Amino acid sequence: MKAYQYNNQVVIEGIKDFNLTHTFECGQCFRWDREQDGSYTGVAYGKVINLKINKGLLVIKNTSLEDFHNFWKYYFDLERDYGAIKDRLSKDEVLERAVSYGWGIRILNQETWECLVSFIISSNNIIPRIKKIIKNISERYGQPIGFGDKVYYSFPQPQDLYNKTMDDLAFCRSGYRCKYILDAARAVCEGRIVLDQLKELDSSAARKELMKVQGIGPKVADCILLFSLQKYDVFPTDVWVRRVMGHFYLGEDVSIKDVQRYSAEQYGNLAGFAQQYLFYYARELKIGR
DNA sequence: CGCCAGGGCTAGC
DNA sequence: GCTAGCCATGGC
Repeated sequence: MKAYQYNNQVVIEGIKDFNLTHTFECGQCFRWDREQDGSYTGVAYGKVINLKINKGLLVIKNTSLEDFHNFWKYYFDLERDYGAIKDRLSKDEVLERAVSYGWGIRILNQETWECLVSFIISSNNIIPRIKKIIKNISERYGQPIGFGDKVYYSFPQPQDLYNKTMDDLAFCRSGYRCKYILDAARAVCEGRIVLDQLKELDSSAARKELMKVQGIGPKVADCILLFSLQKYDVFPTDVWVRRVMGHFYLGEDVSIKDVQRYSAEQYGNLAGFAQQYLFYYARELKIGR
């Protein structure tokens, strides 16, 4: 992987197993928007960048080589060999199809706090509305960042939401989840949960810590573990994943617990990758609906 | 109108 | 340990 800087953009050669649509539309993140030219613009680490891939060449606008090596290549998981992962998963017939469909998915390494709040909001919700709620919160309590002729907003820090009230958050339209967002901010600010320590724990222990926060149950915890803490042995099981697993393997009325047991046996430490290929495949093709 | 959405909480067994 | 009903919101 060779990276060069030209003016305010970084160009990376030899990009494989990376498709922006697959990666940004597979439900793992809520802060990236497609532009008319097929590129994507989004906010992370308090910075706005725009990405485009053309013939194995990744162009990142509005960044530096320093930032690329310090966090973007980590954020986009560019140093992982997805070819090897896909080969191992593709031994299964169904996964072979799912991997072939979402061949360019990379599991992002998102910021834990933003990921945590995002997936609290995701519970019993739909993706377009989740994106809108996160946008609302960022515009109200985040910091403005100019890029091109637009203004973007960083996601607020825990202290920015600390001591806010239900009335303060009512504008964002997240309903009963407002209470959970406030509890999460309190939990972090008061040290009831230390996000920076979670990566040192194994998945099971980290999940227990996360579930101390109101609004974080097993599924939301697994999403936070997978999308921001590099825990790849989890298999977040929502209605779509339960349906697709029931449809192809376990019977339509399978329980979440049986899906968890099966995925652990079948996929082991690649469960998280398998889950993303299956989720994207199932949701895009509306399998089981 | 009812049903559903990347579920979780609570009460009741 | 498990399940049933409830929960704001908004699109269909």
